[in-house]
Amino acid sequence: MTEATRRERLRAETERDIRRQARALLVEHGRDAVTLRAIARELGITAPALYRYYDSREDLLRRLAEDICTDLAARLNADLESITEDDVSAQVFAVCRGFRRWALAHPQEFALVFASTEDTLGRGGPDDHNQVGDQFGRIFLEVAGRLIAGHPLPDEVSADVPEDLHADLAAFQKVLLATVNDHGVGVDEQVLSLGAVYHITQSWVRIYGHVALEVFGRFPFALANPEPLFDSMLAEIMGGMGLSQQP
Amino acid sequence: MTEATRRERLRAETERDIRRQARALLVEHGRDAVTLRAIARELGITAPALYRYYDSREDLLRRLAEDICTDLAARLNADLESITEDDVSAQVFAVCRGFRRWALAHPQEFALVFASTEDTLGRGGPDDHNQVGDQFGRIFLEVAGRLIAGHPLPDEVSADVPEDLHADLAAFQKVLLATVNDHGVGVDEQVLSLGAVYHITQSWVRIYGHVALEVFGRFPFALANPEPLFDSMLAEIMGGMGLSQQP
DNA sequence: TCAACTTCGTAAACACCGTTCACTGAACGT
DNA sequence: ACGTTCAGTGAACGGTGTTTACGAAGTTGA
Repeated sequence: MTEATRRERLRAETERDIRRQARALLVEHGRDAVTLRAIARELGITAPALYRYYDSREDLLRRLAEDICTDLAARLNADLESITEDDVSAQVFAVCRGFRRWALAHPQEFALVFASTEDTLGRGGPDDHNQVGDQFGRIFLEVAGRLIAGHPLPDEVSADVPEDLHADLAAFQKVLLATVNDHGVGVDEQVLSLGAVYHITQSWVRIYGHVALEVFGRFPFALANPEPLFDSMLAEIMGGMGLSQQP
Repeated sequence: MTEATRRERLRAETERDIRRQARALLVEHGRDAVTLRAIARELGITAPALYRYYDSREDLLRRLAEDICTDLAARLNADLESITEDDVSAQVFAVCRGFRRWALAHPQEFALVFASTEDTLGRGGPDDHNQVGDQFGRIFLEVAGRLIAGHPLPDEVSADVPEDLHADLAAFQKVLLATVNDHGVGVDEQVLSLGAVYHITQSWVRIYGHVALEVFGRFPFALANPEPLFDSMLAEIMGGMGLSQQP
């Protein structure tokens, strides 16, 4: 049977309930509405009880952000399952569109995870790769890495990456190579060149930029339907890597 | 002398003081620290007095955001003054770098203005062009428009903008033309083509994307110095428009 | 000048909030 | 059976946004 004692089971259960309620409050009424008292009220307990589970409200929000990342990652991975393994281009489209769709459907969660000042959502020390949002970053980047793996960039694209960026990009390259290779695909730094890593980073900038602008309504003019703009950008990005686009 | 009565002068004065204190609190301790009571305390009055000036805390934050936009616009305009009028390329660099520099130096203000969900920072109805952040958008876009005006795009760049975007882009094109022409430069829609407008929009996406990622620390890997990445992106954008880059 | 009116600011109160602390009672290991 | 661990409580403290009734000035017109 379950090794866990009765107490441990109960604890895990209410911990899940707390996060679920917190999540509901965030989604429905925004970040400021995620109050300890409101959560406790909804759960039929008192606010100080929450301190048995979290150090503070800020701590709870931080963990909530991690949950959101995990969920987003799971969702995007699920979307990927339904795509034939060898059509990596379609996978990239799926991840990017899925990210946009999720962000638009969950603006509060997007804002919490992807648009919080570093000090409001604590990010301790230099544990660079355990940062919030990384869960998702991994997915996007891994898919992008796989894409490159099966389809080396045309030489002229990866021509000139600034000297100053070599060190940072090389470090990122190592992480990316490790991630991709962990999933069975064999790639080396010949294929996933520094130029490719640079291109991937720039793509992330554009995708994030569009999604954030759309979620926050900060496009410089009224867009009746921003979707074609996004798709066109996606096609442009893929095209710039020498790939065919698709609808 | 001043037409204003004594009361009106005093009112304007404390209104300025309120905003100034609110601003200071935002900058130093973040959005949540912008408290009516804290502001009042600092000003030597009581919190309810603030309701003579603002409908609510949210209202105050909204006006604060407008102030911030105005200041940013003024600052960037000042930077522009010091650049010879005919070197529009340099002007674009100045505005983009100035925007990044400002955002990094004022993360809390950036977050408030450029990364708030639409409903947390109220944006009533469809008064599309009075929206928060527009003040700045205008500057960026006007400079970009001037750039295009003096330097028509190569034909192949403005080739294919998606059919679905024509209407939105055309509307934006009209606004842009009006803005640019208001400042003396004569342009028509032959030069500032739909393709050019599209290109400008995509450039804004990239610039915003980079700056937001940097401010929020959401780059997928640790960047020792993100500046070369930004400059390289800028050069790429300018290059894509057939312009020479510069250091 | 003096009365009527407008406007800024106050004090008190209400309902919330995060957080701390001493405490109870049930589950737990032995 | 007994001491220990620990989830949860209730009261309290200081903080918050906001409303309300009220006083004290500034303003205005006769």
